[in-house]
Amino acid sequence: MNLYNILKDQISKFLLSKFDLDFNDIEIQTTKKDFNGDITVVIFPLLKLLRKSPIEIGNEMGLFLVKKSKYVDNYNLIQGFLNLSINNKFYIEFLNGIIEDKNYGILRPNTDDPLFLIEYSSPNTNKPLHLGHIRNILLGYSISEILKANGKNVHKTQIINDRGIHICKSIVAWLKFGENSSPKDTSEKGDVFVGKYYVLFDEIYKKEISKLINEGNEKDYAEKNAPIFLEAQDLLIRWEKGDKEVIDFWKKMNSWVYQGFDKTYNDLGVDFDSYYYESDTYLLGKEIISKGLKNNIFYKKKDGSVWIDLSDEGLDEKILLRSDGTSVYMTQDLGTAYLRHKDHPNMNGVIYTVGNEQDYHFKVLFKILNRLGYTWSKNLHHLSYGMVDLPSGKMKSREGTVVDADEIVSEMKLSASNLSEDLGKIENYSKSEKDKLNSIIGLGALKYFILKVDPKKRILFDPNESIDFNGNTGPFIQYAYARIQSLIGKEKFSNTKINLDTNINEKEKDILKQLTQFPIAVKSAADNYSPALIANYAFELVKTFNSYYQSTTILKINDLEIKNFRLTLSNKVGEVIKSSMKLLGVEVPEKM
RNA sequence: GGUCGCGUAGCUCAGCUGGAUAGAGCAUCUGCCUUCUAAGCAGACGGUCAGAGGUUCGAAUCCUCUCGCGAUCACCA
Repeated sequence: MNLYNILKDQISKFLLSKFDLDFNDIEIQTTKKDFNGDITVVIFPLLKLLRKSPIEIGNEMGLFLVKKSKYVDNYNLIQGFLNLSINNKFYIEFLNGIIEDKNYGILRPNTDDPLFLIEYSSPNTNKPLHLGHIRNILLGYSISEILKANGKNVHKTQIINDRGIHICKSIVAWLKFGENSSPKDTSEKGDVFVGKYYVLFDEIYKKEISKLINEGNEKDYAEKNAPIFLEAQDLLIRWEKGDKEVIDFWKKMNSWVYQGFDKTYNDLGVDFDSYYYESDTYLLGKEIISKGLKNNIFYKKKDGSVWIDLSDEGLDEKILLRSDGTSVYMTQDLGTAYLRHKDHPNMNGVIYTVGNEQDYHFKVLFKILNRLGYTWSKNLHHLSYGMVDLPSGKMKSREGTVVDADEIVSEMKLSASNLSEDLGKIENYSKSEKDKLNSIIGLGALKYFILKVDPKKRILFDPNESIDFNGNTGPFIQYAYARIQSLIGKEKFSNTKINLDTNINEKEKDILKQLTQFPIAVKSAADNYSPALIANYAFELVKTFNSYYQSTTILKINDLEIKNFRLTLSNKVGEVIKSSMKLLGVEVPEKM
């Protein structure tokens, strides 16, 4: 049980017995440095309820706690702040309690614990993953890990945008200019190979448009009648009709892309439990719409398009089906949501990791599902995050201002390698050891860089300015962890429990204070879907630890108990760092 | 124009449901490698929390308005 709750409990009892007041909402916080004490009770809120001065209430409460609580040694009162001094006994008991707890701060889910579906990544199948996907993937993955550590069952999934005009464009260009080649022939990644043809299509398309315009046609006409565009449209129609030849090309292109994606996911250290494909869900979406149409939840306009009117809820009218009967984005999302619920009827929540440019879309999606009478729609959440912008502005795939995910990953590894070589730390390493370490450090820097900022804020990413390896960074935390490991390796670590009379100095107490709060940090991070919180927490912990061991010399200690205590302490700090980082998907090396 | 989000040190960001003197890193400047790994440590400098009102014992935090930036409101996804 956490000390805050113990104290809250005792204070409630005090208020009830002394003042006959039933009040549980007591404000407790860690004492600010520069004040004496460890934990502070804020008594301002009680002034009105009790109609007494803060001095009177504070003193009575302080005396009560010193007398009744075995953990409170002393108190002092400054204005409305009651500062309590907590004795070492509490911290040592706490430490004894966690010494043997291998999963300290982590709850393991059982099969009957709540199930959450986390959707992330969700790419189109016509080009490689880019910088924006990296933020999405890292957020989605770390949220999954954080929820898991909070005792929830997690199912990681995505919706793959595998059909539509975009993939037909790549197919057309490949048919015309690919000469039946495959990624193997050019030794490219499959997604890069297909993306190349998507770009090629656009180049030809643009040329054809300007040719038509020069021949005296309107721009609008040119865009809709360029020969290569007509070919792509024709392919799409044939695809929807189930033309075997087209379907085969489509399957072939997509399989190449998936191979490429898998490589990128593997490099980033993330994975998925299932995949949903738009090609499987858009027809289901159409069914849902015709059902809603029958029940008068939707309505049909004269041209045949289907709409929903949400203006009474402060939203607009939204189209659900085009006048030609083909589906739109919303159509397939309705189908996907329905299918997922069918596949996982016992799920307690779905988290969609999608950029904030789609805030409106998800608001509408959830509303529609609600109107259709699906009670599970209240369990749907949109984890919205800010865009990753370049100094030149927004990334645009057709204008070539896109930063490839793979490119970033390999650049980060290269920076790590260069830095390691300069520092001369890995001279004795084999090639494969070097590669592994550079990958852990390079990716650690990237992951922490992205995750340490609040998801809802947008990130400005300058590819020319390399990501830092010093200060508040992943490598800094990895470094601290590695040093702890080497410390533990040098001394025989024992799991002996600590004598309650052991002396603890101020610095040691500081670390213990942090440790006692760790499970709270993980939990609140999960509640708020905020990896930023946990990332910064890990950093603060490391800083405390660094200043601690810098100013004491463990090796000179003679007293056995003290030694055990300190090593246990070091080990636990290391464990805490390790688990925090793991929640974020950041690996930590044993040494570096 | 309507809606949503953001605005904290020169730069990049923390600051939990309102609490004491707003915190880190980078950059700049001072000291530290015979102690465990200097990818580090100790310290200095740096703030009208965009602005103006309001709510109250108390506001970076909650409310209103203004300004700036971004997103969105499409028979794109």
